[in-house]
Amino acid sequence: MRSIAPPSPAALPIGELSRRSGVNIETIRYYERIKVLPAPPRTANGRRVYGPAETRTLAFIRRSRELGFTLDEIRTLLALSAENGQGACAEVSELATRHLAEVRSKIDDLKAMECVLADAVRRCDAGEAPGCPLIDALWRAAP
Amino acid sequence: MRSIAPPSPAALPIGELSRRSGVNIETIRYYERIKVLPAPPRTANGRRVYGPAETRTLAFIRRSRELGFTLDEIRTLLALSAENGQGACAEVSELATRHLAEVRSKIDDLKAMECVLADAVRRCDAGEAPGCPLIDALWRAAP
DNA sequence: GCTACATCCTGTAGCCACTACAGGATCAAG
DNA sequence: CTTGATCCTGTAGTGGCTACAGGATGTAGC
Repeated sequence: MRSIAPPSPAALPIGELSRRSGVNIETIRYYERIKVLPAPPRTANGRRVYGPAETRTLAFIRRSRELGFTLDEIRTLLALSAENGQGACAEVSELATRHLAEVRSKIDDLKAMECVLADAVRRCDAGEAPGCPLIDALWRAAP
Repeated sequence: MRSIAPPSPAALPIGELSRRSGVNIETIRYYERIKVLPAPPRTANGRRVYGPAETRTLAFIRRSRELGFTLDEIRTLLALSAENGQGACAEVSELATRHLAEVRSKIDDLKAMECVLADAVRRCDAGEAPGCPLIDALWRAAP
């Protein structure tokens, strides 16, 4: 039987929210547990009921994660987003700048790895005798 | 009192091994527990006694970690290193090539993040009105 | 009303590579 | 004999999930 007047427009169970946001059900519950996502109201039987706002919030979180922000940083971003003032943007920029520096540092680290690995693989495949160039390089002391 | 004939030349306790290899004591014990490093002999009182070979092995592991290999891959690398044959080098090269692909994929991901972040920060600092460009971008649906 | 299946709930444990303790034993020097 | 360094085991925490177990509902077809 379908209720004549639904309690709220576009109320979603967690599975539907998961499908729409592209975020795993278990991950949604995890976000709630660590207070990244606010706890939604429940039905009489204890099932979570979400509104359209949660779909948007989850998309926000997903995009933030795609940019490499930690969940802790995302909590801050969401709080700053609620503020919506002049100073908030400055803080956001500061946070993003710090994060950007980390990203660049990781890129540098990975590029250094790439360089060494590519060279080692090249020498391995060239069949330098004797022994394995990569294994030998790993055994040899760093310069 | 110093023993007249030491049981083995250049025997090291774990602290000394840690200092020489630059690997944390707890990490050395962890490596032993997960069988990356073989369990060393012990003194009568149960203290680990290492030889110079362990210093070299730990350096091998440290350098491998610096190249981003997982401990599981390092187990394989150590095993292949013991083999020391023609086919071993081919396997090493294969492993390294797979790893190299992952490293490059991570670099690409990070570069994409860097690009978006740098642009957002630039627009934040330019004081684009109204609202915060980064926050707005995170709220807006991806294209 | 019954059965089947989907969906939901909580709680716990696992992943990786460590790191940080607690709580105790032993060692080396003064 | 006391101090302080070093060592031992075992457990638990980190981040960001993911994967169950074991149970309670919901929904659909007959």
